[in-house]
Amino acid sequence: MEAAIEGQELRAGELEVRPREFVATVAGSPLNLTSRELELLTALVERSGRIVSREELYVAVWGEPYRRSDRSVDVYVGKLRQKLDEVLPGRRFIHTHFGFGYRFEPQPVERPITRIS
Amino acid sequence: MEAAIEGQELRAGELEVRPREFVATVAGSPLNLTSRELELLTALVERSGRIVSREELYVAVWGEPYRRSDRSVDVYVGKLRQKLDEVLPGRRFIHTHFGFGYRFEPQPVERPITRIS
DNA sequence: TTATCTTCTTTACAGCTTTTTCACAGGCTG
DNA sequence: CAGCCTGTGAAAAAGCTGTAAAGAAGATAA
Repeated sequence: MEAAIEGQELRAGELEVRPREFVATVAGSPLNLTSRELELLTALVERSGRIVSREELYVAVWGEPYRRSDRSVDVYVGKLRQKLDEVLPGRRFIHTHFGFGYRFEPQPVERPITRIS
Repeated sequence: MEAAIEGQELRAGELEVRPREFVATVAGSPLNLTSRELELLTALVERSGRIVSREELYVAVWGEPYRRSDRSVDVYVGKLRQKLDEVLPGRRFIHTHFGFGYRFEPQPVERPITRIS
C-alpha cells in the first residue's frame, strides 16, 4: 500500500497502475480507463490510505485552481467505482469521507462469516 | 510477440519485418510498403503489445520533436492498416487507444465477445 | 532540364468518444 | 428538520481519430 514516484508502477492490493504505459489492472484484468480516469486513479493510489480533499485531487489531475462548485472529481470517482466494480464486484476501493474528500484503500478480502447470526 | 534488436528480423504473429532488407510480409505475402510505412511498422512491431503514444512513434520514426497538431502518425497508421487488410482482410493488427496512442498486436484467432453479465 | 510519377506532408471535416456541466434525488450532520 | 454534501444520469461542449484529397517534395527517365 505504499506510495510511489510519479510515473512509476503503483500497486495497492490487487490494483496495479502503470501510468507510463497507460494501463491499470485489477486482479490481472485490465480496467480500460480513459485518460482522465487513469490520471485520477493514479492520484488516488499515490495517496493511498489517507483522506484527500477534492481540491488536492483536482489540482493534481486537472492542474488548475479548484472551484467548490466543480463536481468533476465526484463524477470521475463515480466512473472509477463503476469500472472497478465491473471487474471486482462488491469490493470497495474508494471511500467517501463526508465533508472532507475521498480515501483510496482496497477493502481487504471479505472473510467468510462462520459465526451464525 | 517478442521485441528484437533494431534492424534485425522482427516477427509478430504472421507478420515478419526485415527492416534491413526493406521487406515486410504477412503470411508469406509481401506488403509493398514505402519507406516511411516500413519505418513506422518497424517501430510498432518493436513495441508490440504495449500502448505507444504518438509522440514516441513520431520521434522514433521522424526523428524530430513532435507537435500535437501533427497527424502524420495517424495518416500512416491508416496506410498500414489498409495494406495489411489487403493481404489479410478483417484481421486487426494496429489498435487505437483513444487519448493515448496505438498498440500493435495481431488479433488472435477470432474469439466471440459474448460478455456474460 | 523538363515532364512525369511516386511519396510525403498538411489540411479539412465527419463521426465518435470523452469531458464538463447541470439538475435533482437522496444522504449526512448538527 | 434545515441545510449543506454527495451520487449520478443526461445534455452540452470539447476534443480525438479516420480518411480523403490537395499541395509539396523527391525520384526517375528521356
